[in-house]
Amino acid sequence: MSDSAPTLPSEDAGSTPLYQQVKDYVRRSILTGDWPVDHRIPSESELVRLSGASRMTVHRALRELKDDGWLRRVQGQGTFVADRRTRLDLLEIRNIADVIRDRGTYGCEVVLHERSLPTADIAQELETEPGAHQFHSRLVHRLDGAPFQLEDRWVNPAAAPDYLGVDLTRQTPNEYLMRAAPLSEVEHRLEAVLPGPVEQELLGIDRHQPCLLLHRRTWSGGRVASRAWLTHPGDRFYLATRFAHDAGLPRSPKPEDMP
Amino acid sequence: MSDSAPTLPSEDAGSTPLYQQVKDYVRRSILTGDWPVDHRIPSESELVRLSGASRMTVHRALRELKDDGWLRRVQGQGTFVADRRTRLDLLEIRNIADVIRDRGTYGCEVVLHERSLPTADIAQELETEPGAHQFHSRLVHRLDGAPFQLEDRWVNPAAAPDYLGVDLTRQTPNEYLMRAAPLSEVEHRLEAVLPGPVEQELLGIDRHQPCLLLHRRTWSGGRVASRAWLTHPGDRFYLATRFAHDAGLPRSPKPEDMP
DNA sequence: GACGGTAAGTTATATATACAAGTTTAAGGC
DNA sequence: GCCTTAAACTTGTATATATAACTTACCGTC
Repeated sequence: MSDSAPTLPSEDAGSTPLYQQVKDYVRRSILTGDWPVDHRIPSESELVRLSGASRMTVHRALRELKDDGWLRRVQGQGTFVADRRTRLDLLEIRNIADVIRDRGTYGCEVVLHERSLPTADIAQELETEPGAHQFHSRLVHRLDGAPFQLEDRWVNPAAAPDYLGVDLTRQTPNEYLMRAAPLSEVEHRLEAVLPGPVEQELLGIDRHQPCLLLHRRTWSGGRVASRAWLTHPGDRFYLATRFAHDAGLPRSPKPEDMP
Repeated sequence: MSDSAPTLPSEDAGSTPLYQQVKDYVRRSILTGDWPVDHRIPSESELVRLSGASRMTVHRALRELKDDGWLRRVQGQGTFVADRRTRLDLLEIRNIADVIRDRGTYGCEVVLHERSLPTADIAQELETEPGAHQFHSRLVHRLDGAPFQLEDRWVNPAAAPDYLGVDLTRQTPNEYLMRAAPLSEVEHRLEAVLPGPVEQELLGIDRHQPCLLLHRRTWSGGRVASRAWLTHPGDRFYLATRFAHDAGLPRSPKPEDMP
C-alpha cells in the first residue's frame, strides 16, 4: 500500500465499504461478460494487489459472492465464475434468449415497439404521471419455432431514453436494460391465469390452457425502470430450485451446553 | 480462554467450524422458540464469553444469520430475532396456518390421513422401494371458511415414523415435520395447472379456474422426508418478493480502474 | 426541569498474522 | 521413464487489535 495503490472504482469510494467495492468490481466483470462461466478469476493475493485491500477483506468479498452463487471456489485451485443456469430463473433476471438457447434455438417476434399512453394502472406501477407517454413493447420469444414466452413490457423513458431505438430482434429488452439501466431492486409477483384471446392467439394455445404469469418490476437509480408481464404456457415451463441449509441443524439435539 | 472455556454443543465439535457452531446454537434457540421474534439475543461480547470464540468469529456467525434473514441487527442497540413473515413464502417453508392467520381466521379439513401404497411415480419421488407403504395425507386449508390451499402430501415413515399419530387439525403437517425431521434440503417446482374434478370440488372452484401448483420435496438427514403438492386457486394467491441488490452495481460505469 | 456533554455499550469495518488443508508444479532420485 | 518428495500457491478458518459509527444512560450545568 505504498506507491501505486490502485484506487478502486466509483467516485463515492469514500462512503461504500471496501469489501463492497471489491464485490462490485467482480460482479461487474461477470455481468459484462469479461469473465465468462468457469473463468478463473484473480486469486485473493492478486486482488489484494489490485485493490489495495487486505486479504481478509478480499476474502470476505469473495466468500459472500460465493454464498450468493456468483462464484465457485475450490481450495488449492482457485476461484471460478459459477454457472448460474441451475438457479431459480425467477429471481435471477435471466436473459430469456439464454434460457431458450439452453434448450434449443431461439427466435423472436416483435409484435409491438412504440411510444404510447399507458393506462392509469400501468402509470401507477411505473410511478409516473398518468398523462405521460411511456415506451411499450410486446414480444413473443420462441423455442424451436414454438411460442415460449409472451413479454409485455412498459419502460420508463427517464430510465432508458433510447429504448425505442433498440433493435429488439438482435437484443432482448432485458439484455438492453441490464446495461442501460443497471438494476438496483426487483419485485416479483406470480400468478396462474387464463390469458385473453389475443394472448392465446400469440402463444398458440387453446382456450383453457392455464399459464404462469410472472409480473416483474425493476428499479434503477431510485426510479421504476421497467414493468414486464411474462406469460408462459403452464405445461411447458417450470421453475426449480434446490438449496441446502449450510450444514443444517444438528442431528442430535443437546440443548444443555451454552446456557 | 483460560479456565472455564464453555465448550460448544455437538460431539463433533472438532470437525465443524467454530462459526458454524455459533450459528447452529443461535438458530436452534430461535427454532425452539426460546428466542421469539424481536427478542434481543446476547451481544457479541456475551457470545464471545459463552462460546469461547473470538469476537470476529462470533461476528461472522451473526452477520451470516442476518444475511439469511434470521436476525436483525442495529448498530448501538443490539441483535434481534427477525420477523420472517415478510419473506418469500415460496422458499421459506412457511407454516400455512400462519400465512392464513395473517389474513383472517384459519380452518382446516382433513380429507385423508392414512398408510397407503404409493404409485411408482411417487415412490420414485420419495426415493423409496416401489412396494413399500408410505404415509399419505390430504388437507384443505381454509381462510375465513373458504378453501385456500389443497395440500396433498406423502411422508417417508423412515423420516417421521409417528406421522399417523399426529392430530392434523391441531398441528399442520409442516409444523410437525419441521420438528420431527429438521430439514436439510428443499426442492421446489412451480406450475400453472387445471386441477382434476376431485380437486376442483375440494377447492370449490369451477372447471376452468387455473391454479398455481407448488411441488415441494424436503430432505432430512440425507433422505427424502416428504413430498407435497400445494394447490392454490390462481386468482386468490400470489407470491411476492422484493429485494435490493446490496448497494447494486455502480451507477456510473467506470470500467477503467482495476484492470 | 431542560439542556448538553460524557461515558459505556453496541455493531460495522479493516488490517495483520497465523495455521490448516487442498492442489499443482517442479525438482530429484531411482 | 517413473515415482517420490518438496516447494509454491490456493482457499478456509481463527485470533488479536484498532477504529468508526451509532445508541442509550448518566451526570453535570445552567
